[in-house]
Amino acid sequence: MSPAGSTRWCPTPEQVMILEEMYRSGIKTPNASQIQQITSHLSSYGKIEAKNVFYWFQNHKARERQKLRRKLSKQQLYHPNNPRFLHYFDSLAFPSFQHLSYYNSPTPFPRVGVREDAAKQQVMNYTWKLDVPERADIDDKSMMRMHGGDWLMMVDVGPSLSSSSPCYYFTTRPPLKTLELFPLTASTLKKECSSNSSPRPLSPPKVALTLP
Amino acid sequence: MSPAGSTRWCPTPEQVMILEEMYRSGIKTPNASQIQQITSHLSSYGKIEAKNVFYWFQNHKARERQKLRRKLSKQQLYHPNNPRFLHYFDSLAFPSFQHLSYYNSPTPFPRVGVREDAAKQQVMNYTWKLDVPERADIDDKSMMRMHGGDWLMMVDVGPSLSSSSPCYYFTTRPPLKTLELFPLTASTLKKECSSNSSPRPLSPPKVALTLP
DNA sequence: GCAAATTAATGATTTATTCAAG
DNA sequence: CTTGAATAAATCATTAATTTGC
Repeated sequence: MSPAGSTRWCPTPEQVMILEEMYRSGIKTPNASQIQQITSHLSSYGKIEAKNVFYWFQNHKARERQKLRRKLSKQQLYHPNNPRFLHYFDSLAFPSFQHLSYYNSPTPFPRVGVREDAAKQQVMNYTWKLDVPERADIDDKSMMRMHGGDWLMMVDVGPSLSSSSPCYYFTTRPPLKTLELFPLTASTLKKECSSNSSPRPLSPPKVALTLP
Repeated sequence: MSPAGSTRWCPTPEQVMILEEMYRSGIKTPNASQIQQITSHLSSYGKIEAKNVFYWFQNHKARERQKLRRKLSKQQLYHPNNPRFLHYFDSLAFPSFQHLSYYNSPTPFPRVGVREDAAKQQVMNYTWKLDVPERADIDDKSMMRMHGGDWLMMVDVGPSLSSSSPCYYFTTRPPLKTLELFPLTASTLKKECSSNSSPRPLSPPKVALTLP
C-alpha cells in the first residue's frame, strides 16, 4: 500500500474506514485541534501527518458534493434551467423542430441567459437570475433562442416521421377573427392590414438560419 | 405456453408466481449460486435455464423501478405532462403572463391533447400520444392554448414585481406589431382596423378573452 | 365467432454508468 | 487516468392480448 520512498500519503484501509466513519458522523471540516487528535489516533494504523488529515477532509467533502450534484442533475432533466430539458420541451411543443446546432455543438447545448455584461448592469432582478434562455416565438413553426451572443433560429423542418403538424385547430375550424391584443396606432395598423393578409401556407419546409 | 420450437423461454404460471414471491420477499439481484438454486427448484414446474432466471430478475427489477418512477414523475412539477408545470414554464418564459382562467377553473388547468376522434384517424404516431397541449404563440407577449374545446388566451399583464420584462432584445427595438393569427376576410379585417386605433397605453391591465 | 391487424407485455441483448483497484 | 467487473438503462424482438371488420 505505502511504498517506502513514496512522496504521498497512502492511507491504510483502517485509516480510510475511520475517516469515513468520522465524516459520516458529522465531522466535515475539523479544526486544528480536531485534526491533531485524529492524526494521533490514526497514526497507530500507519504513517500519517496532520496535513494528510486536513487534505482528506477537504477532498472528501468536495467529492461527496460533486457526486451529489451529478446525481441530482441527472434526475433533473425536467428542470427549466436544464438546457437539455428546454430542447426536449421545444421538441414537444413543436414536434418537428430541430435545434439546428444542437448536435453540432462541441458542448451540450449551452444554457444561455443574459450576457455577463448586461447582467452586470444591476438589472439583476429575480427574472434574470432564473437564467432561462431568452426566446422569441415567431409563429407556430419557428422560434429563436439566445445562443451565446447569437440567436439560434429553430424552424419547422416540415413533415417528419410524426407526419402532420399538431395544428389541427388551424385546419378543422372556420377561420376566427383576429383579436387585437393591444391597441394599435393608425399607422402601424394600416401596415399590418396590408402586409399580413396572405393565407397561411400548408407545410413548406423552412430554412435554417443562425443569425450573426 | 411454451411452443415446441420456441426461441425464448415462456415461464409457466407457477414459475412466475414463485419468482414474484421471491422478489417480494427481498431477492432483487440473486448471485450465481442463488440463481442455480432457483433454477433447479423451478425446473420441476417446466423447462428453465439459469439465464432465464437471471434475466427475469434484471427485467423485473428494472420494470418495477420504471413503474415507480412513472408514478413519481406524475407528481412532479417539472414534468411536461403536468399542466401545472406548463403553467409554470409559461410564466418563466413570459414572466408577467397569467393563465387568465387558471384559478377560476373548477379543475386544475386541464391537460389537453388531441381530441379522440382525431386521434383515431390512424395518425396515432408517437407525437400525438405525448398529449401535449396545443398552443399557439402569438408574439412575445401573448399566446393561446387549447382549453377544453376552447382556446385560452394568455396575455402580458404588464410590468410585474420583477420590474422590467426580460426582453431586452426587444426593448431596444421599435414597438412590436400585432401579428395576425389567422387569415382574415377583407370585411372583418377592416372592422378590426377601425375599432382599435388608439395608441397603446403604458401599463394597463389587458383584457382576457376566451374564444367561442 | 374468427382471423387479420394492432397494441401491450416481457424475454433477451446491447449500451452506458458506476465504482473500485491498480 | 485507465481498466474491468457489476449492474442499471435502453433497446430489440417475440409472444400474448386486444381490437376490428367481416
